[in-house]
Amino acid sequence: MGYNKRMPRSGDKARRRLQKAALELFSERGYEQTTASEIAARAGVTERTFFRHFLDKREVLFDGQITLRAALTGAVAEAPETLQPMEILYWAFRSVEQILEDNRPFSGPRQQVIANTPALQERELAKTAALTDNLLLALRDRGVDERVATLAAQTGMAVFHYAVVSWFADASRPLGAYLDEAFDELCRLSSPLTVTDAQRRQFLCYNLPQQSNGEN
Amino acid sequence: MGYNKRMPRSGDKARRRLQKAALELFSERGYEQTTASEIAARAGVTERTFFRHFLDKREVLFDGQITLRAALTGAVAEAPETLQPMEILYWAFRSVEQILEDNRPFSGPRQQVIANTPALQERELAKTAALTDNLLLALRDRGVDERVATLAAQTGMAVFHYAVVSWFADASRPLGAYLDEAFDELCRLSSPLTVTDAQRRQFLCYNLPQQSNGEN
DNA sequence: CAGTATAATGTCACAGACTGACATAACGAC
DNA sequence: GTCGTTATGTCAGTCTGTGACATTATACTG
Repeated sequence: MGYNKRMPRSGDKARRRLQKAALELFSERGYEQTTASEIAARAGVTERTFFRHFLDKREVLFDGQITLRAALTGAVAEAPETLQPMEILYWAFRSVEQILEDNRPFSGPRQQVIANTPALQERELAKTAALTDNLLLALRDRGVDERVATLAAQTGMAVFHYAVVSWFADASRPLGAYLDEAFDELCRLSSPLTVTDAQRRQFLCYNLPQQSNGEN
Repeated sequence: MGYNKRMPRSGDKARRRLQKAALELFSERGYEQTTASEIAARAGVTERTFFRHFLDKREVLFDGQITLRAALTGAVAEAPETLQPMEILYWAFRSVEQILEDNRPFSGPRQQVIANTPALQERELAKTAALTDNLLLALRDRGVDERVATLAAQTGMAVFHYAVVSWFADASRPLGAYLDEAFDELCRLSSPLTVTDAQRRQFLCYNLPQQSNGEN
């Protein structure tokens, strides 16, 4: 791996130090009570450098998303051709399981901080929405009808999120177990038609008869 | 309607003037290029007063949500007992149709501004999430199982949002028509089992056979 | 090893978003 | 009118985020 272009100092260490310092300070005194300048100081750099690495104060906790996004969209693209839309998503979610397990030491405190900070929850919603949109596009690129893809991505993300939250609450079992359970529940919900047991996930059915003429 | 408590000046006019001024300025020069001070000036008040009425600059475009939330949760609570979860939501959405139609002169430009401003899109996601949560609780209060309610609220909001966006894009037809279409599509999607035509909305079915053992 | 290009960082100045504290003005009730 | 309540004004100050320019560290070159 030789260089043919010039590669001056990377600044990657500083970035990581900033993230670490931010998470620590947020955990100690809370997000609002922590100043960008203080984060920079603990990381040994200037406030200006902080804002060069992260567009705003919130963003310092949200760049692992890039890795996750790449992994998920990649998995969707490379899933077997025979799979149905929701199966593809299940495949994709299972394939990023290891990534999430590895990051848990960082993700745990992170989720704690987010749970205590409305501003950060807002950002997380935005990131999740962006991720959902990426899944939509990845499905569409496989030839899935756009509206089906939209609905599948939305529902799939909801299920995924539900599983991850459960896993954060109790990590005694692997994430995959929660994922299986969440998909099981998705299948069983509103489906009196489901025939067999957990081994055969089959249908999720919503009953939607004619409207009751609810005109105001 | 006599008063027994003291009711000094309401400050409600100023609030409305601020919202109007904000929407105008955002439409003219854009959100980022508009200062809170400028909004206040056009409304004939001080910047400080602006921030007394709205917790932050974004919030000035998001208080109609309160009305909508009340109407929706109320409709869910008062829907006929015989309805299924998704039917309840359909009923609720139809019942707020008039409110949205009435507010369209305001909502139109508002959507335009939001579409051009990431910061505002973020806030809108947060508001939608909060609304979804309220729907969840309203369904749960009717005795709907919490997990079913979660999934129904999520899916329902997605469909509702889809319909509203379509209606914003082309208001030549009433919102109700788009709502019907969106629910129709929800029923037809992934459901080769759907028997009859649009008149009988019946099933939304996701196929979820056994996983393909996608272990990373 | 000295030199150089490149990218990260530092320094400074500044606008804009918010907030707390205190003073003032408007309005309803009596 | 007087009084009490509430919106608003005034002002000082902190924090976020940005542009412009100078400085430093690094990888490569000769």
